[in-house]
Amino acid sequence: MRRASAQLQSDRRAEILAAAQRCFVRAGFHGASMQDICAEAGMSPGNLYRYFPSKEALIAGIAERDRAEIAQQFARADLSHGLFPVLEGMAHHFLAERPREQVLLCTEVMAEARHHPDIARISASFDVDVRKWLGDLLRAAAERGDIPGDIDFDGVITMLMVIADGVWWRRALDPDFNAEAVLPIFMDITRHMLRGGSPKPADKPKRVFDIKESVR
Amino acid sequence: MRRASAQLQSDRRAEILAAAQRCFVRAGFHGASMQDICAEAGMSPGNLYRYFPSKEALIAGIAERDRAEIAQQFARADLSHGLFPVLEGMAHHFLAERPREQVLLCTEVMAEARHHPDIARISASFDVDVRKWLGDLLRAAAERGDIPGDIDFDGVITMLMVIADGVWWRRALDPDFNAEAVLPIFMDITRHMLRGGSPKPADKPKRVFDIKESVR
DNA sequence: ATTAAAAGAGCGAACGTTCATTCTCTTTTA
DNA sequence: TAAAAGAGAATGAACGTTCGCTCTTTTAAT
Repeated sequence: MRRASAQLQSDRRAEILAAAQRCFVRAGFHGASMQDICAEAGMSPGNLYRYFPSKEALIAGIAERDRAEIAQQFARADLSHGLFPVLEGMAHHFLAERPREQVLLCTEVMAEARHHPDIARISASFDVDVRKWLGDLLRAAAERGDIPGDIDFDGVITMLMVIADGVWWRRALDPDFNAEAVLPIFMDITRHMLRGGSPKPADKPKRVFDIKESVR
Repeated sequence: MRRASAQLQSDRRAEILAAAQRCFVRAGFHGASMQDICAEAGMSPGNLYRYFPSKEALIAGIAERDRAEIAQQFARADLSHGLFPVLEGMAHHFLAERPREQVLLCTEVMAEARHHPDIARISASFDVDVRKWLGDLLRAAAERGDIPGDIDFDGVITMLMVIADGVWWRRALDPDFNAEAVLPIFMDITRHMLRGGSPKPADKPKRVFDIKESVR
């Protein structure tokens, strides 16, 4: 009973967030009214406010939900195939595969992060998570010998995140932007920054210190 | 007379845009009311509306003004010192030197571009300008022999713009972000992209980051 | 087992505020 | 003196939020 009602409550909250997400994607945070969101959720304002105390709490809830989901995806990644396949898979997944809906939603969250400390906090802690995950990944790869250990990891990670931000940004502004097309360049750059990149290391990674990138 | 009054009108418009800019930076587009902007401009609403027909026109005016200004800076660049010094100067100027105020303003403009076609048009045409300028620059450099001519210019330009977007994005979200620090990496990447030949899509490596079957 | 009461879920009209815009009037300028 | 510049109160719509109410489910005493 106790358990079931808590589950019900949690489901309702998830439904409301999903409805709010659709509205925000369609009209933006400021363009979507609470009435719109209530209609989308099939619910009266009075009832909706029993689950979330304010409009801001809705977008904070969305941000938190997505942060948690992506952190889980990081944790679930299979690291046993070497560094570069993992990076490539990740890049493909996060830069190209993610639905545009999520990209647009992200711009709404970011735009609001500037004005609402709660959202800024969530977004900052997301950043910390990503940094830590990438740092662990690179350090493990260095220990395994996939890449040299004397690289400026922090700098590389910053640049990877900058590029990821830039791709999301452009995907949001230009519906025709072809994220898939920049992936090869992205990987080439990544390999270059990590100075280890033999172009095809899937099965048997060459452990060669190769400064010149091979051209094909 | 005719001339003087036109000049006066134009000055007044510029003053209003400057006031609006301060308000938007401080509180965001939606957080700043027309009353706020009028107060900042030292002007009554009735009078302000003689210069701009709507609030949207204010941010469109700001976007257009900055677009024009930056295009002028491109035109004024000194190309006689070779490609990489020019690129480095540009990077330093646009990524690190620009005041944070402008970075924040840019996020406001971009966030609104999604909802107002006028602003989207300005931002898109800005993109076209930058692409063209960078294209000309690279082509001239190739003719001069600074870089090979068989590079995937479009891909490189896209990546340069992605990185620029990413840096602005991060500067906006994190006041402590040190753009200066990523410049060496940025230049290293740029040199690599412009020297290593065009990275054609390599054979597809195994994807190790597939999470699609995560249904429970 | 029945039932009264309490708690929870849901509704939707109403509230109070805010805000972009307009209207009318006055002042300045040419 | 006609037109341009400016002022600022007024307007009306829209919005986030609340309040009082009903209906349903759970609890607990008879």
